[in-house]
Amino acid sequence: MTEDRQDTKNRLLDAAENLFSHKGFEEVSIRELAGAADVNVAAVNYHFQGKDNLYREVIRRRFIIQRDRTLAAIGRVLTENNGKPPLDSLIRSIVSLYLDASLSPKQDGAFLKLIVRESHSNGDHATPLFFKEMVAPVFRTFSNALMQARPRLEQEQVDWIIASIIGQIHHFIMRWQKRQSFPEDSEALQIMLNAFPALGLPVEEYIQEVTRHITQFSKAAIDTLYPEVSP
Amino acid sequence: MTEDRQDTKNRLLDAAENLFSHKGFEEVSIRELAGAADVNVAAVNYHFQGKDNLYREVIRRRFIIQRDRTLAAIGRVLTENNGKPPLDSLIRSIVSLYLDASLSPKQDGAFLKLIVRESHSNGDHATPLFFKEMVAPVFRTFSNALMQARPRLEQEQVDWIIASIIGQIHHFIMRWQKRQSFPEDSEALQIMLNAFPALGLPVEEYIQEVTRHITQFSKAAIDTLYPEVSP
DNA sequence: ACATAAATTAAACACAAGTTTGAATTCTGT
DNA sequence: ACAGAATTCAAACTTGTGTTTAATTTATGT
Repeated sequence: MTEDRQDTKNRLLDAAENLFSHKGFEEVSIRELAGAADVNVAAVNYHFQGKDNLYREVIRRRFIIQRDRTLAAIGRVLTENNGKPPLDSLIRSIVSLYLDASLSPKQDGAFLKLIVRESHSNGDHATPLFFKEMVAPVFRTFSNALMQARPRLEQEQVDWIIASIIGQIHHFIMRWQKRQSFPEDSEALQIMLNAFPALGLPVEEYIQEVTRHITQFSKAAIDTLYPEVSP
Repeated sequence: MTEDRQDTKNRLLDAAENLFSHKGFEEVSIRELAGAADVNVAAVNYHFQGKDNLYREVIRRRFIIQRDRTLAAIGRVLTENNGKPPLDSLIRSIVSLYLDASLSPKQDGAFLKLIVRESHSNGDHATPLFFKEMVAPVFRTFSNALMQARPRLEQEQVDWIIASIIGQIHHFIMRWQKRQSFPEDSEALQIMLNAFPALGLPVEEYIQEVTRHITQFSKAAIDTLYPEVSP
C-alpha cells in the first residue's frame, strides 16, 4: 500500500510538474492532470486536498532542488577562488545554471519555467513560499558573493546589479519560450527571428550565447560603474 | 443612435482596458466587464463578437498610441542631436517612456502592463497583432537609432543590446507590479523590500531611479564592450 | 483468514464562465 | 408619426471547472 501510495502520488507530482511548467496553473485542469498521470480525478483531492496544494508541492519540490544547486554553485566558485571569485565566473555560473535548468531538455526540462512564471504571476498559489524559501536565500548568497568579488560595492549597488542580471535572465528565458510557442511558419515567428536571430539556434548554443552575452554585458557595466582600485 | 452606440462601445473599451491591464485576460469575466461599464452582458458579444475580440481592440487601441509615442520620442532625440544622439539620451528616453506609461498613475495608468503581460503570456489572444504592429516597428526604429549613436555597432550586437535593455525594463515593471499586489504587512513584501529597498519609494521616484540605473548600466556596458574610436 | 483501514473508482454536484436567444426598447429616416 | 432597423435587456443555454460522494476494490495487521 505504501508502495502504491507513493506510486500514484508521485505519478501525479511528475505529471503535474510537466503540465504546470508548460502551461501554467490555470491552464491545466484536474482532469487533464489525472489523465496524464493515469489516475482517477478524485486522486488529486484525496492525496493533496485540492489543486492549489498539488501546485504548491510541485513548486516546493523543484524550488528546493534548484535553490540548493544555486547555493552549491556559488559556494563552489567561492572556494575555488579562495573567497575572491572573478566577477565573470560568478555571473556565468548563475546565468548558465538558470538557463540550463529552464531551457535544456537534457536537464530536468522546463521545470524552471515554473520559477519564472511564478515570479511574474499574480496568483497567490505559491508566492509566499516562493519568496521565503527560494528568493530570499538565493538573493542573500549571490549578494554576498558579489561583495566578495568587489569589496568596495555597497549593498544598494549590489541590489541594482542583481536586478539587472535577473531581469536579463528572465527575459531571455521568456524569449525562448515564446519562440517555441509559435507555429514554425507563422509571421510572428518570422518577425521575432528577424529581430533576434539567436532564437534560430539550437537550445545548447542559445544557452551558450545568452550566457556569454549576459556575463560580459553585466561585467562590463559593473567594471565601468564601480571600478576596482588598482593595488 | 450612433451617439449611444459609441457611448456603450467606448464605455466597454474603457472599462476593459482598466480591468484587463490590472488583472489580465483570463481573470476578467464578461459580467465583471459589463458591470464596470454599466452595460448588459450581451453588449460585449453584440459589439465585439466575443471577449477575445474586445481584448484585441483594447490592445490595438493602446498599442498604437504607445508605438507612436515611442517612434516620436526616438525621432525627437534624433533630430535634437542632428542624427547623432548621445547614447544615454536615447536609452533614457525609451526607458522612461515605458516606465511612465506602465507605472505612473498620472499617465494613462497601468495600461502598458498589457504590453508586458502580452509579451510574457502564452495566449494567442493578441500576440500576432502585438508583434506585427508594435514590436517590429519599435524594434526597427530603436535599432536604427542605436546604430546612429554608435556607427561601428553591427546589427547583431544591437540586437543583443536591445534585448538586455528591454529585459531590464520589463523586470523592473514586473517588480513594481508584484510589490503592489502584496498585502502591506505580508512577509513576502518584507522579503522583497529587504532585497530591493527601492520598491519602498513613491512611484515617481522609483521610475526616476530605475531610469537612471538602466541607462547608466546599459551605457556603461556598451561603452566598454564596443568602444568608440577616438577621432 | 478476517476485520479494518486505505485507496480507487464512476458518477454526480455546485458553480462560474462565455455565449445565445427572443422580446422589449430606442433610435433613424422619411 | 410611423415603419424598420439598431440596440438593450433579462433570462436561459452550454460547457468546463474543482470538488464531493458513496460504493467498490485493495492492502494491512493480527
